[in-house]
Amino acid sequence: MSTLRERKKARTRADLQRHALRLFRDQGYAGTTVEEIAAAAEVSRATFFRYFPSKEDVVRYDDVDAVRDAVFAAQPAGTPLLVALRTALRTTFDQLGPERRELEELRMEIARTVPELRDRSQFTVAHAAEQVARSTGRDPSDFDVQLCAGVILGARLAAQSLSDRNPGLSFLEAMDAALARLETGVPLAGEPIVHRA
Amino acid sequence: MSTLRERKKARTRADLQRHALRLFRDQGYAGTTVEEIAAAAEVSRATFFRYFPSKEDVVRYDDVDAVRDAVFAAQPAGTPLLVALRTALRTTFDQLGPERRELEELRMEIARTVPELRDRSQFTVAHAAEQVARSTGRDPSDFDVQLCAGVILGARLAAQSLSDRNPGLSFLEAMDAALARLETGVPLAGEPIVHRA
DNA sequence: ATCAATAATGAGATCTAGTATCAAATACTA
DNA sequence: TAGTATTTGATACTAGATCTCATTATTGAT
Repeated sequence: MSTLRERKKARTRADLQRHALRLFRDQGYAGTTVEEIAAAAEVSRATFFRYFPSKEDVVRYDDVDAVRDAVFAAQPAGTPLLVALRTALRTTFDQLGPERRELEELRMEIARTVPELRDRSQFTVAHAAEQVARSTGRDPSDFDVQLCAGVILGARLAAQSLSDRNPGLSFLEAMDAALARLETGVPLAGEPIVHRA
Repeated sequence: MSTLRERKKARTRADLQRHALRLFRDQGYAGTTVEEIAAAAEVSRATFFRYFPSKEDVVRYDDVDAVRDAVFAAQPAGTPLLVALRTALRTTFDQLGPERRELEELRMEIARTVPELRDRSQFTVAHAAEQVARSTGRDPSDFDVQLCAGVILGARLAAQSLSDRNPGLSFLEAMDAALARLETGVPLAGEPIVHRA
């Protein structure tokens, strides 16, 4: 499956994303038009939209998923779910080459920073539920599976928020701490409420 | 504070949202232009954008928050956090009049169904964290507060997913069950992972 | 090597969301 | 009732996104 056509398409796609991320970093997301991205990659505006349905998708597009899944699958059977997630999270980045890792970090940085993109997580409950179901041998529509998937997504959101608020805390560190904390239950679940004056 | 000007503005805003939701229901979100909404409410397109910063905001806008906050605050101090949330959730809708309740259900239906809106929850970690912090007398930037807020958001997402998959299960019922389940910890947190053939 | 079928591209035209400006209309105030 | 402040409509403009059509490039087979 490595025909010339395929290779050119893959290259064009990568070029578009690389130039887009660079331009976004240098002049901001809103300050960069699709026209400019296309010009930098030496294609027409129409071609950009053939590769990426929208301007947002050029940031959302990510081929690291496969690596993360492989790392997760490489863990020994019997590992507790949250532990396996933590380990996969920490290991994944080390599996990438330096330039790919750098580009991926820039991509995540932009996806986390730009308001238009920040709230739109590419990870849905359905997506996470499928992974949880596969890992535990259960059905994706199972109540516990869905809720577990939702909680993992919630932990992601919390980790992003925590690393945004705390400059010294990276997202990966925050996520790691969040997963560890969840093993002992939901924080403040039984906390009595108070009424302030 | 009930001058004619204020009343007219409130009426125009309500008209725009009512007509927008009706049109979205009948012809779909993407299939309805702001032009059409403005025409239905008998104002100009420019006026629409004065009341709602974007087309999405006409679905996002919600005045039920105040009711929910009041219901939550009405609960006795000392109530466990998740229990207070469940109770507030179940009670809030009963406090609304029938037509307001129907419109609110349509609004939630559209917000949950339309792809462009589905992922953009109006509830952020920061928003939820503020409420958790207020209820428990803690700091919003506290680790446990942020994580608890994230988990509650995750439970929302899971409840939406569950009610989407299961036609007989309403969102409110799913959310209620999710909050109840979380009191005993995170489902499947310690579940051993398996590898399928 | 050539040729026909297929896929990718570029060049527009068009639609719509969103922003800015200015003059007319409407509500407030004294 | 006159003057002031606010709201509105009309208009023009930018940019994202879709569509069509002619042109170019790639492929597979002769």
